[in-house]
Amino acid sequence: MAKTDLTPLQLSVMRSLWKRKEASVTEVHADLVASHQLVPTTVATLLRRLEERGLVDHRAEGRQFIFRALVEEERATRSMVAEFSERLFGGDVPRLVSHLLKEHELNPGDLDRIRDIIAAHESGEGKSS
Amino acid sequence: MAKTDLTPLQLSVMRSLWKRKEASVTEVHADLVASHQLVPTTVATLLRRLEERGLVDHRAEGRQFIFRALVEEERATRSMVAEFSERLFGGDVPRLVSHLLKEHELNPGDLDRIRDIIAAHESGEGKSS
DNA sequence: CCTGTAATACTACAACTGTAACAGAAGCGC
DNA sequence: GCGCTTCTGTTACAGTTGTAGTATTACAGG
Repeated sequence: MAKTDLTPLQLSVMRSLWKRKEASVTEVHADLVASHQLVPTTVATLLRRLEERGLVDHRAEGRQFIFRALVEEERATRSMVAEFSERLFGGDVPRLVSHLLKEHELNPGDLDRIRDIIAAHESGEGKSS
Repeated sequence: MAKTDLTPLQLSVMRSLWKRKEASVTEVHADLVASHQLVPTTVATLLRRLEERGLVDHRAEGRQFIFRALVEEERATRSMVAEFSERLFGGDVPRLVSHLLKEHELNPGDLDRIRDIIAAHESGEGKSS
């Protein structure tokens, strides 16, 4: 399992690949140009480096390379969140949640939403013991 | 306000400063040696670079430099969490919370804890409308 | 005073990242 | 068939980070 530690730019590239199932350099470039000002060769380099790291894969189709993500978005997100919560909160997820609730703006609707999620979580899980 | 974007190692250094209110290179080194295998000059370099970035400050005391964090831990944590939630969830904190609840192991006690926090949060705030 | 020791300052270097120029190959239009 | 355009492959370079060696300074003890 390759290290899923993505910089913002790398994440943007991956997002492009996740959105389209497969994409050529040109397509990824098209997606990135909106947010970042990059020439296509730069995007090609980024993709190649991600491939070196085993996060991406490509096949040739005519003269083009069609890239594809090798990690699912879910998995990558999970891994990054885990890494982050480990780094900042020693893996103490409730403490992170608590921090989020206390320190970051949430409107009442958000709280309701979260409470619902908790309820769903409780009923569906953790009744083994 | 200096960019509070800390790598794990940098964070360790800052943690040392936060724990002790002030610290010499030697003291920070003592704290880091447990987790990271570093010689004192390395620690000095790290501190100097953090100072360049405006996150740290020092004064001379005899021949020693006494370092001090210029950002509070709270603030730094907040800022890093915000940055992270922005990057991964477009700043949608409830979505991040939801992700945490769904994807990361929480035992029932944790859920209770979180529910209490929500309750406390609701009663103390957001009753304007 | 002189020297050792301890502390900082300066310099270095490899890895990774953002960013891109240049070179070569391969279709497309004529 | 030949050149233009479009892709990719290769190479480069500056900035940041992890990591540390070397030079220098300054106090402590004799």
